[in-house]
Amino acid sequence: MATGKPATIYDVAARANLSIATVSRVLQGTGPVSEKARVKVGQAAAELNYVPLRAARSLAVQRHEAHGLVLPDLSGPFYGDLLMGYERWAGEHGQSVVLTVTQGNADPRRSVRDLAGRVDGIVVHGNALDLPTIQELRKAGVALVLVAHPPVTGCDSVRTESASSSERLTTRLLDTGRKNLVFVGDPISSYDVSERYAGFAKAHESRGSAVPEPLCVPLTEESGKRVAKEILATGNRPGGLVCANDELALAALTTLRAGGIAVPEDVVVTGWDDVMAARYVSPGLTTVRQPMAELGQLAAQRLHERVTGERTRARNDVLATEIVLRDSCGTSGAMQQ
Amino acid sequence: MATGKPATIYDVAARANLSIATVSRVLQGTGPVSEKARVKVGQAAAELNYVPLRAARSLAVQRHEAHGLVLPDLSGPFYGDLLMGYERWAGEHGQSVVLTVTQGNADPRRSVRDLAGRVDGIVVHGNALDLPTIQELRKAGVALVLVAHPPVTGCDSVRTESASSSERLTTRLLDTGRKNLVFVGDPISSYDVSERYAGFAKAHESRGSAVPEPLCVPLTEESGKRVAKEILATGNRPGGLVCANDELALAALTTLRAGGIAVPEDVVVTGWDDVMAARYVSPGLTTVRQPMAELGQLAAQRLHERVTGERTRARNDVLATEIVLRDSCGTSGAMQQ
DNA sequence: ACCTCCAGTGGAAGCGCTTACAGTTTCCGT
DNA sequence: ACGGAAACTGTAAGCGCTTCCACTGGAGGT
Repeated sequence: MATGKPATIYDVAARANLSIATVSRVLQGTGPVSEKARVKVGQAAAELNYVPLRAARSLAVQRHEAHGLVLPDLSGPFYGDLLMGYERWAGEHGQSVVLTVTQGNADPRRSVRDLAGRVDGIVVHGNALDLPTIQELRKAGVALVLVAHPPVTGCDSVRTESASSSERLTTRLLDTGRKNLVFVGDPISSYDVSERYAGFAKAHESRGSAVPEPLCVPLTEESGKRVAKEILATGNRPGGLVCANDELALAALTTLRAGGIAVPEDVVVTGWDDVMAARYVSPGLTTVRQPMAELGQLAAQRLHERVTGERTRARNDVLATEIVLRDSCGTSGAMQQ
Repeated sequence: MATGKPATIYDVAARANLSIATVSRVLQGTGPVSEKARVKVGQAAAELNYVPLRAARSLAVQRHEAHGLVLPDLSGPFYGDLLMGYERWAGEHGQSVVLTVTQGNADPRRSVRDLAGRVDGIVVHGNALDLPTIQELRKAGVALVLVAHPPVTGCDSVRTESASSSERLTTRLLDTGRKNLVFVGDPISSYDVSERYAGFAKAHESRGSAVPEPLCVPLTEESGKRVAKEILATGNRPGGLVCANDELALAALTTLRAGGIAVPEDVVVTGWDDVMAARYVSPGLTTVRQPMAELGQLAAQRLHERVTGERTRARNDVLATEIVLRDSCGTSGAMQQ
């Protein structure tokens, strides 16, 4: 009862005095089976602790009933929520999720190729893989959905709206009289960030102001701190920091205050993502919230449509974001979005 | 070149004018092959965009080269870091990770059984599955590693130390003259929390004080807020709140301050997990940091040892935690740990 | 010149499951 | 009572890969 080789469908069939075909039919609920057979198989399977080998089924039905998910990273609540949304949808639709993280992966290309061999399709986050690798997957005929990545021919894509909310946010800051805004974060580093900078730039252009160059730094607390220290050291004080994410913004905000600069009175600060700390820092951090769980869920759904062939035309979805006004940007009163 | 049925090992063999046996040997690097064959196979595979079907290999070698990971949830940085550590180790050792989240899963039992059919072994977080389900897996002969779960015969387990750090932390609060400490969080809800309460209790016993009953609430910001409001409303003010996690602590801390109670002067507050917000709230939140990434990595390693059979005796590992002193507990000066 | 050895290769069996097809029973309507 | 459909069950052929075994031919020893 305990160990030995795990039971196969043959063992179950033998124990139930039936053929493996009938056992399969009972277990999968396909085809007609007598009540008696159903019961006998159920008993036998339970007694033997039978667990069907999915590899054998996959081979036979030419389908894995699994999705691959390729993410750059998992630190922060950001990807966790995405993954959560994904997993949930997948689970509800009987799909397993095989995860691959590229951050710190010696050979992502290889990992992803291997992944392709065990799933029906793959969802790739834009920051996780370079374009050549993505193209390679496409050529291999893998069903592909891109997240936070500019559309690629033949692939679906899902992302959150960035440029427009960034523009609105920036405009608001300019409207309240802030001059010399600085965009903090490297637009090259990811598609999302480039969009955020684009919105920032557009807001300046719309009112005929010169567009400030971005301050190209990594999106980490460390850089946020460094940027703030730089400001404190030079005394060259901008009117506001539009940061590409909350880590940058939080670190900058607290470092500035520690250095005697008042936020929002002297300098306003905004972030992106609405992490938990944005609510707890004081002043509260103005930021932009993205529907990460929905994004994940939508990605799963789009991939599934592709895999099942219920849709063949590519789709590019954009999910709305929400500006969260808090005290770090000065007046956080009503603003028509 | 584009689509049609995906290429199989037969296609590659035909194109390279070799047998599938040789192709397999080249691709897997097993057995002797001539340089010429190696090159021909490489070319053919590349031209056909050949991706080996893992299901077929799994079936043949009787091994999935994949781990199952069952987590209760993914919100917060907590499980993300665990998962990250896990994924990293697994990736480095050629193991895929199949993820299952039980939170909001209609039939976790079924999901996990299905999972068992596609991996070589499973790591289960204690809060994700109930004991009967775990036992059932064991009976089915699944290699099992438990995370943050009391040891079960025949399974490995890994967890972080809780009781002792909780005791030290509580003792410190008592030493600084705080009376009427309250433990916030339900010890029943998880093994970790029960240990934290046990340490809290032990600290009281050691000095002959009565052990306060725990305040049994869910580990959410919402409950933290409610607890604080209750205190504000009744005026029945404890000397300190020892919270089972940071969400509780952060919400309680800010709600108390908003209500005019000084932290740490009137009431001290501590949490658990050291989330990012703990550094940004003021006063900084005293908390306990757990090495989540290492925990994940260790779990992966233990499971792999089990799967490969390189170890058969069960192991129970406990990882050290670190008390992080910040202002919310009053004097955050040096403390010999 | 012969035999031995081995690097290199191919043939074929088999991993555990699904499913088309064919066979057997059962249960009607007449 | 009988024909035939419907309900059920079994047989066997794969799915794509690995690997045991047998086979070939050339290198090296005598």
